[in-house]
Amino acid sequence: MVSPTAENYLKALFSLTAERGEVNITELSHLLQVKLPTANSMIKSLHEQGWVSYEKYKPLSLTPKGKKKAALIVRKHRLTEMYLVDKMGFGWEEVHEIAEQVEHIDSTIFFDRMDELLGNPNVDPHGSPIPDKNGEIQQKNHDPLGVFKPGEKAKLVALAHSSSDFLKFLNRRELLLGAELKIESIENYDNSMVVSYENHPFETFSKVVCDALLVERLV
Amino acid sequence: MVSPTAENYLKALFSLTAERGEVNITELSHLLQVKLPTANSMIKSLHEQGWVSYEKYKPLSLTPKGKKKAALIVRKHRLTEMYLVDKMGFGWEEVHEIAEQVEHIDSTIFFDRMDELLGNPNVDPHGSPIPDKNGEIQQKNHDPLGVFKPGEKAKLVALAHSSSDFLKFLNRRELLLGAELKIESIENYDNSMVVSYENHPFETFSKVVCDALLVERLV
DNA sequence: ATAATTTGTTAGATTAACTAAACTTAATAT
DNA sequence: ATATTAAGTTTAGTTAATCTAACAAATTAT
Ligand SMILES: [Mn+2]
Ligand SMILES: [Mn+2]
Ligand SMILES: [Mn+2]
Ligand SMILES: [Mn+2]
Repeated sequence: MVSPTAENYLKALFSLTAERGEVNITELSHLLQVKLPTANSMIKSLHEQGWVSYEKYKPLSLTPKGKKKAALIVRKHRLTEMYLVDKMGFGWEEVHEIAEQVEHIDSTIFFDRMDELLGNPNVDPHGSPIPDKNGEIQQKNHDPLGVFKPGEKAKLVALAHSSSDFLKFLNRRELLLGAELKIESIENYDNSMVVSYENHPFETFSKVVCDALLVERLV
Repeated sequence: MVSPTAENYLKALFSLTAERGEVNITELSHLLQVKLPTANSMIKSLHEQGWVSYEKYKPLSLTPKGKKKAALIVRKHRLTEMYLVDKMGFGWEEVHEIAEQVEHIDSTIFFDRMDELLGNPNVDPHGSPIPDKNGEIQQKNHDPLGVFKPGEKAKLVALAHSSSDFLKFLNRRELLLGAELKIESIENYDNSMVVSYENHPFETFSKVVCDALLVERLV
């Protein structure tokens, strides 16, 4: 129905439109690392096939049909990542590249079995939600650690993004999803936070890091 | 380096050349379900890239480099099938279609981990040998059940082919790899064999079936 | 030996995915 | 208001993978 290439376009549109609901082709072409005319002509074709709403010179968005399609690819991606971590012992920083390929496999039984063996998880190893079989996604609105005050406690539940560098940064500090963080103090100078968690008393995290750590308040 | 399409051509050549060492383009095009000129032009391109030995109007073969490449794709295919059966609970008749896609994934760590989790198996779920990391394959020369005589015993160790219909046929008769077969009698009329094995006394197998069951003699 | 058939090749087209270059429209700065 | 810049589109051309139709070579049958 759609090629892996087209699937990657839909997925890119899905994440780019997640907040604003609209994207321009330039952003899309940057994310996908293709030239502007390449993205332009693919968009025309996706529009003709009913995946994308689009008028010349206007920003674009996914149709409901396109959004569902994209969510189901994201589902395959995130199930795969979860499977690779939970069942095959990969680190959370190793799985994205593999999932980027596995997500294009066309086999209902394969992904259904993964889902079953994992016990129908609803988040991937980075805390991102896994859309259900209908492409519905329940967006949790987590706060970044940065909004908390000294003395408060919070549990790490997700990451704002999962770049390899960020994941390795967290690995080096043994900070995992589920960790209970206590804010010890905040530096006025650069808004960095001093935080304690299991076996790591008084770690200092820059503002950049704190904004990427998504947490839930504890008691 | 090579596209999934080209990988499928190499794999097809690998299996077609397994016995005779040479194939003609017509056979190849039939196996791959493409028209003759399509195969012809792909062969020209694979020849230019050094994967295939080829002269106009002559039958073709894989170069050593092409043979190794193909064996490594077969390795990924068979490891995948083994993984799907052993670790994910699929039936041996369900795995080929999935493996046909997974074999094109480009990730050393992924297949190395599969191999490791499986304990470095040397056969796939149908008893076909898994080439090693250098593309070396140790071809066991198994006998078909058809060459045995009444009163003899043999262990089922592989299948001459793994078509879905054949696998379902075996499923219905609960005949698995490793089964110990005793030849009870042979019908002169159609060369069918009457065979007993665990919980299945006196099953009759046609000549076609007997030739596809590869066995090892027991004491 | 010649004809018929099978097998393989070439030519010409199409579609998908991509690019560079040229052009147009929209946004922004002076 | 006009010039400059940014964003988007079109055109023309490439490569990979496929096809149909026409043709050529090799094999088999008469
Ligand atoms: Mn990912
Ligand atoms: Mn992908
Ligand atoms: Mn197979
Ligand atoms: Mn394949």
